[in-house]
Amino acid sequence: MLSYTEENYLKAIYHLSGSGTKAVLTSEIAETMNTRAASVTDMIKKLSAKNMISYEKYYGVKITRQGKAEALMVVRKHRLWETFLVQKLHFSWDEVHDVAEQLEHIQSALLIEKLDEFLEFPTVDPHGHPIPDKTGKFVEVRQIPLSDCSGKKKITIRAVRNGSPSFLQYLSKIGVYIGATVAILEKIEFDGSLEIMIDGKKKVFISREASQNLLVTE
Amino acid sequence: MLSYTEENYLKAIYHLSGSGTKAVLTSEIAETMNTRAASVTDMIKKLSAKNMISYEKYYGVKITRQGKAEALMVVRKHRLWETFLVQKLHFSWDEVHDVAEQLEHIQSALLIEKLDEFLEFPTVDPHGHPIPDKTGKFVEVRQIPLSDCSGKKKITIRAVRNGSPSFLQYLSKIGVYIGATVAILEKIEFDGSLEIMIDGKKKVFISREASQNLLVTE
DNA sequence: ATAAAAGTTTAGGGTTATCTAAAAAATTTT
DNA sequence: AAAATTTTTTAGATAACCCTAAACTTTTAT
Ligand SMILES: [Mn+2]
Ligand SMILES: [Mn+2]
Ligand SMILES: [Mn+2]
Ligand SMILES: [Mn+2]
Repeated sequence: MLSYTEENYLKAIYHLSGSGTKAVLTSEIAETMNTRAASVTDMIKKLSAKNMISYEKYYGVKITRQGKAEALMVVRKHRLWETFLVQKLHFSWDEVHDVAEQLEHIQSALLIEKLDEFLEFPTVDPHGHPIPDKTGKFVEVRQIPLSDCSGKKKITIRAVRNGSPSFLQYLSKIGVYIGATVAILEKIEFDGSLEIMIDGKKKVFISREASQNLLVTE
Repeated sequence: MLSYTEENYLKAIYHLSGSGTKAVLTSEIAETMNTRAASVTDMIKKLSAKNMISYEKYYGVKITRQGKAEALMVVRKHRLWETFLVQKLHFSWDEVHDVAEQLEHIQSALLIEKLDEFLEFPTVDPHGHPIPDKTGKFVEVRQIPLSDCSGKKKITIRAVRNGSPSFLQYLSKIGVYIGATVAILEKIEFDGSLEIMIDGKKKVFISREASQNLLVTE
């Protein structure tokens, strides 16, 4: 059984490790958790003692199989709650993250199973991120940043890489949403910005930075 | 801003004080919170410093206007979540309390307003308890224990006084629910138990203890 | 009216999660 | 290869919440 704080650290480590593929440094954890390195070292020892991570002094941590499973359950809860907030309570996609940060720590296996069923077993959250099933599995669709796309193929917006409220609000404002169809009309040499057509009816320019934060399939 | 623990203490004090009408003793709080009197004294000082309660050493605490308002918001959240769990996620009424104990501490005014709307502004929770509105007001219906009823009037079950899972499961088993109509067929002198008719079709005997924990209107 | 009992507070600690400052180790620069 | 810099760990504190044991106050019983 993990505490609220331990769950948050473990989730951060999971994300920073690229779903458990690489080691994570103390300073990276401190950065994302908004804490000091000394606090991270303390927590690392606790998570290590609980076999959630393996820890080599001065060389960062690796998440264990067990730690990954726990992290995935927190991610599952976070994304199911975000889906609930948008689909049932009509939150906008920029309002849900902070509330889900709290809701993801509610302890009740029954609750999360019933919520999943109520939402009809969604596979992605409002930001296009995959929702792990109760065994921790999820479908991984190969997605690439819009900035890496070329030509005039038909492109579908699948997910946002950065979920900050300001980016999400901006996307809503210009008419970009998960599932939208876009075509690249022109790539501006000067600054890497793109002129795109959204759903075949709206032309807009978006910055390179914005295009790097939109994940798409061609 | 109150902590998770402060909210729980304040809610307990509110309930123990009879909605703020009488003083509450340290020992009573310790009893319901499953803590020691010494811990209660510590918390009393904190809540007192935050003007949630007024405190006279050795003579217990009284909840302030502000404290009552805060407590009512926690009660509102608790009961709205219980209603959600039963009506939308199809929990049974004996499964919701522990989960609601966690959910009641989620901090988001928007969430609770949207949840209220989603549930179509319910006035009572699954146990028949009134749900305060966003200003803290709720309808108080005069209810009496079934054990205090006499004669063969038409009686409606309005609420349970004791919400323990075992009592609720027992009620479901014998067919008693909020809104059910009952009639008293006979009061057994020997032990105060009652023979009742539920919804005009099912006769059962219930103990005095059970009848004292059913609140009804005649 | 006193003594005993019951209830409450204070004193002194323990745990978790955080911090700053100092020490230690690794990495980068010269 | 040293020196300088960066990163990490350790040491020592603090705040919130809880505990036991002892001291103090109120209530009850004799
Ligand atoms: Mn999120
Ligand atoms: Mn998301
Ligand atoms: Mn309840
Ligand atoms: Mn209830």
